[in-house]
Amino acid sequence: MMDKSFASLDDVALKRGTAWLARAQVRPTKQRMSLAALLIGDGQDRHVTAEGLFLAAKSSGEAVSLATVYNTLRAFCEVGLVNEITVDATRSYFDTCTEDHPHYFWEDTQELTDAPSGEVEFSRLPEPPQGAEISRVDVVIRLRKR
Amino acid sequence: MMDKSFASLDDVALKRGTAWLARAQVRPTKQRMSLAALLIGDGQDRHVTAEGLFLAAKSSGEAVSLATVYNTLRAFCEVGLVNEITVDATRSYFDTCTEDHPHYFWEDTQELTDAPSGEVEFSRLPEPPQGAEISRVDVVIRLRKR
DNA sequence: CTATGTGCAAATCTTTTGCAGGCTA
DNA sequence: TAGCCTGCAAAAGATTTGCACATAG
Repeated sequence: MMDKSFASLDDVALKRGTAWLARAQVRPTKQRMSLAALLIGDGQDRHVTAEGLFLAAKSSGEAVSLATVYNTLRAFCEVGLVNEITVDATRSYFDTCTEDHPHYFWEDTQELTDAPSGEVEFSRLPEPPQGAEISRVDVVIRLRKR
Repeated sequence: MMDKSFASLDDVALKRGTAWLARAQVRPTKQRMSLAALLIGDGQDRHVTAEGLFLAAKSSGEAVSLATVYNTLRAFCEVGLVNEITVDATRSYFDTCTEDHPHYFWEDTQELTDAPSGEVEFSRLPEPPQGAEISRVDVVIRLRKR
């Protein structure tokens, strides 16, 4: 489940991560800075599970407990730094891109990636029912190997 | 979480449920017939969680254990009688309508309902990436009370 | 210094599974 | 009768929480 494409934690990554935290006024602790750097240190959008991020942290030598990864992802989610994406009833995925955009879900590897932007377009969406408003439209394109 | 709109288990409901099982060549045991009747006995599409269906069974006086509800929903899913819908990372929802169609998810009550059919239309969908094919496109319109 | 964050282990919640007994074909 | 089904309790997996200690502002 772990994403091998995490950048190593160089100065640039750490600086970016720290700025990211600052923008959301989240207190920059050591482990939050590590996780932030892993998440957005190379400027790429990323899709992670708690477990995956935990393993990534471990293998880049950062000392973060699994519970803290959970708490931190939850905290990042609350301040809008990441978005929770629901594609699998047993696992939570978090996306560093917080815009509403479509996803590919690879059924064989359980991997979540972005669908090419601009390639999904609605020609019609229903009116929200009485007394309700649309908070988000989730589009998940499930892929299987052919 | 329980859906109060379950029909009582009259003869019509039981007959319908039994036919539904027969169509999928599922062995009609007592509890499967009860659950089938609860699910499609009134001809309406329904969206349930295991817990919700369990409570519905209990309150209509049917003796079914929670484990059996889980196993049965799983079994119905495997033979295509119901579809699993993923809208919440902590719970599985099952839909008695097995066509690929959009859903409303009511964030405040955690309820899942059908979005009006025909009201969602894509004008563009991406080509599936090399070596993959689209197995399904899930559209979930998240609603919040205004 | 004080409030907040962290780590560990234990708790919680949903779902699955092992096994003994029951029921359908 | 043979094999699938059911119920219970226990197991499993993901996530949260309680509490003592550490740390940022």
